[in-house]
Amino acid sequence: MFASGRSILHLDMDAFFASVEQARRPELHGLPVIVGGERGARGVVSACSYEARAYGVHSALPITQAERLCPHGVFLPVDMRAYLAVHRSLVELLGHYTDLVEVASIDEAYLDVTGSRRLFGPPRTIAHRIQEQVYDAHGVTCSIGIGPTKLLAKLAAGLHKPAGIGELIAADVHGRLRDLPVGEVCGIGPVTQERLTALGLTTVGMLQDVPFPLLAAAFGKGAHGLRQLALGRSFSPVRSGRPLPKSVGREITFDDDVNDQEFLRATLLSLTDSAVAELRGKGLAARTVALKVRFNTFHTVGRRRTLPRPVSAVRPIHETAMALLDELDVGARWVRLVGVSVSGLTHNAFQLTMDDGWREVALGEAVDKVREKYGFKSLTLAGGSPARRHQSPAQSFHPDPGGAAQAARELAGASAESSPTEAV
DNA sequence: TCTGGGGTCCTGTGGCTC
DNA sequence: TCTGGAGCCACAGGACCC
Repeated sequence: MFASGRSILHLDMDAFFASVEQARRPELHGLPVIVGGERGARGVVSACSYEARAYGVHSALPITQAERLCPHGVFLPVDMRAYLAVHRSLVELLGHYTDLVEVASIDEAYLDVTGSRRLFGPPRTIAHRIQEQVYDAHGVTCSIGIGPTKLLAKLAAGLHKPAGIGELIAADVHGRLRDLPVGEVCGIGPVTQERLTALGLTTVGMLQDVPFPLLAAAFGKGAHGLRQLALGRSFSPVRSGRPLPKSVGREITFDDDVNDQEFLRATLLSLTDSAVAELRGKGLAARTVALKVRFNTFHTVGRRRTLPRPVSAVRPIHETAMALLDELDVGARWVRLVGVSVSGLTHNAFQLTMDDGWREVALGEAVDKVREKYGFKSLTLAGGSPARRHQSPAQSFHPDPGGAAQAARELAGASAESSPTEAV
């Protein structure tokens, strides 16, 4: 049932974004810090300090509601660069204890320290050392759970937030965990919790005991997974290394709903440009293009199309997104959000063909270099900026003043001369 | 009245081929 | 030639996570 003798730690940063803000700006210590957006803007809370939580603010809460609950709160925009810098440093630190570090998200990681016990002591000792080092290095706290599986380790961390260390053993599944609300279990979200509650199943113990046919009648194939969750079983080991991402995408919620087709097209071009920049940055190409549209009714629809072969240039991806937009026939409906994503990712090496237009790809790579040096907004696609509402989205680049233009021309020229030999 | 962004995973469905 | 089943794949949408 449980992997015999494995010691898995789950490290979970406490109110990560807000803690980083408080650590780098000591004047914010003790204040209700709410990270996610500026006052009055559309958006939700990404993270908030424990001082803000005392007012009922929590992540995913609309900013406008957070304002009402905590009018004197300090509202800050998300500074992902700062959080990523701390994240990378933490991952490096964790790597000192074991090679088996699985980064689950920007503020969570699993460590399999089974083989580290002889060198660093029992898991609890390792957890204490990690907590101290994290605080010394960045002034932020974390909670750490210990368990024989990732699921139990995560539950243990959640039960000991903030800044705690907790441990769950296999026997706890039929002991301490039984009274836990089902919604506390990772994998059971609000929708599933509501369906379980409708069946009278509100605790983990109830979910363990309910006759399986009853569960299967309500959840079909999902019943087995639910039962496994209730029994604390997770069979996936801690996996180190970075797997190939499954998709890359960009989406935007407009400040005001939009029913201007040209504006939508320009926005999609801008989003595609940004997503493709990331794609190329990772050396990837994509085969499937997906479009997402959310109307002002909050009804969300998606369309996707698979291309004959992987591409990594803006044009084919944007053209496909445009075709999907036409297919959706948005008409005069008001659109709240639009997004584009690509999936079916593969490594990009030697996949260019003449159809892709190696010049275009070479230009894109040159643009990437300029943006790396001068910032993403140093070059934008003509028609790709939503601010230019009525320009046609022709694919040419608009440099900002200050030399980036010349640099782009130089780089594009250099790349174009050196690339054709790679075209297949 | 309000409900982000960027992901992953799963399920059901339908088309296609054998 | 027709039909049905199996298997695969693409697609759409939902649920969930941080």
